[in-house]
Amino acid sequence: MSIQARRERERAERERAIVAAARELAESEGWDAVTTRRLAAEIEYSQPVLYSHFKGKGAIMAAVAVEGCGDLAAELAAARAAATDPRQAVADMARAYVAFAERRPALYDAIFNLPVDLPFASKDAPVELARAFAELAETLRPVAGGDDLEAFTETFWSGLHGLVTLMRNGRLRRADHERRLAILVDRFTR
Amino acid sequence: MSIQARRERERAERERAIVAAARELAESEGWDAVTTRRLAAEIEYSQPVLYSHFKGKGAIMAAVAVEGCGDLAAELAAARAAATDPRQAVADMARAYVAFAERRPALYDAIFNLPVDLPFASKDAPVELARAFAELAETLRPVAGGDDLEAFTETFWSGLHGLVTLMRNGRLRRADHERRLAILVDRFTR
DNA sequence: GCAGATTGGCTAGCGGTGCTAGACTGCGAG
DNA sequence: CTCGCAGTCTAGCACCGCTAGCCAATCTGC
Repeated sequence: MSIQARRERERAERERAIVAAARELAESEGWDAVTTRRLAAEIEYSQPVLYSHFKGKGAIMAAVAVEGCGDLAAELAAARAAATDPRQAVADMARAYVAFAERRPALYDAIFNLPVDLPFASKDAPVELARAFAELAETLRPVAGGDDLEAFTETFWSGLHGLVTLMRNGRLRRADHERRLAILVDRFTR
Repeated sequence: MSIQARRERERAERERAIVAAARELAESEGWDAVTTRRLAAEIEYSQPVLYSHFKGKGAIMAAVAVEGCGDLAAELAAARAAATDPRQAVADMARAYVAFAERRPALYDAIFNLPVDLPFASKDAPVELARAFAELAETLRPVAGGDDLEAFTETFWSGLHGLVTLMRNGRLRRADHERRLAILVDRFTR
């Protein structure tokens, strides 16, 4: 059974390579550059091989999104751990969130913007996403007041998400970014 | 010169028809269904005609977005006019905003989500957009406190936008929508 | 009134997309 | 040693946004 084991190992490795290639290509040249042909060339296999691993391009993007979610969760956790004052923690977390979105726009898009069918707000949402959400929620707990923590977190998160996406699409003047972020944090922590 | 006048009139009418067709098609079947071929068939002309009116598909979408912006501005104005209490006005406006996004998702996408190069936060932004923004700003003026009104408006707007987009993409549980909206309004009006 | 220039629409096609049918090849089992 | 089956590839489908170049209808100047 060792041969079959090797096969499966190689197959898993190849799957990992596909996701990695998609992620790198998206981060360096944007999602428009991520085509199935290009991806196939990158992993040095033919196009149809992709479809023996994933249902379609969307599924590959979803895999990238899940991975990226893990990264986001890690960065949020780091920001939370570094802060001492609860209010400051919220500000730092917000800053970390925005920084992530700015630094890795393609990854952020995969997670939140692109129409990639991932189960999100449900039981079988990927654990990475749940972790990211939990980091946010824990940071916000001290300032949630009487509001339902989950809804409160989602609302604050929406604020961050709105700031990030509207600014990146040129819908908001970049110059006032800091000011807007400060207003959002202030209004949710006072 | 009457013949030329008729020509220009017909040409303008055809341009209007293109935008209308794009809008209707997008609203009924989504932007994916809006292809140049389909659009051409809809207006009963050949494909290249579209390019004698618009630089490309993006420009057509931009035209739809500008039109939609006018609609949004009108609905926000109506909501503001109907309210008496300043705090209630903010809540009503928020509700109107969300309702617009829910009722006409394709239009909302054209305005805010799709990578359509429109000048937004600049001098030559379309007047329709400026109107919509001004409606928001005027409603928020009484509750902005010491914050810069423009930045404050943008921040609140981002909150609404985040709620709308995250919910529509399935990133937020629909059930808690009202609760989240209430939290957002509350935090920005207290 | 007629030849020539110009306009405006069309057909056809280019290079790309996501995805798949069907041929082929090389390995493991009998 | 042969057969059957996985696994991979080539080739191609239907579609996309966009454009070159033809062709007919119209306007212009003689």
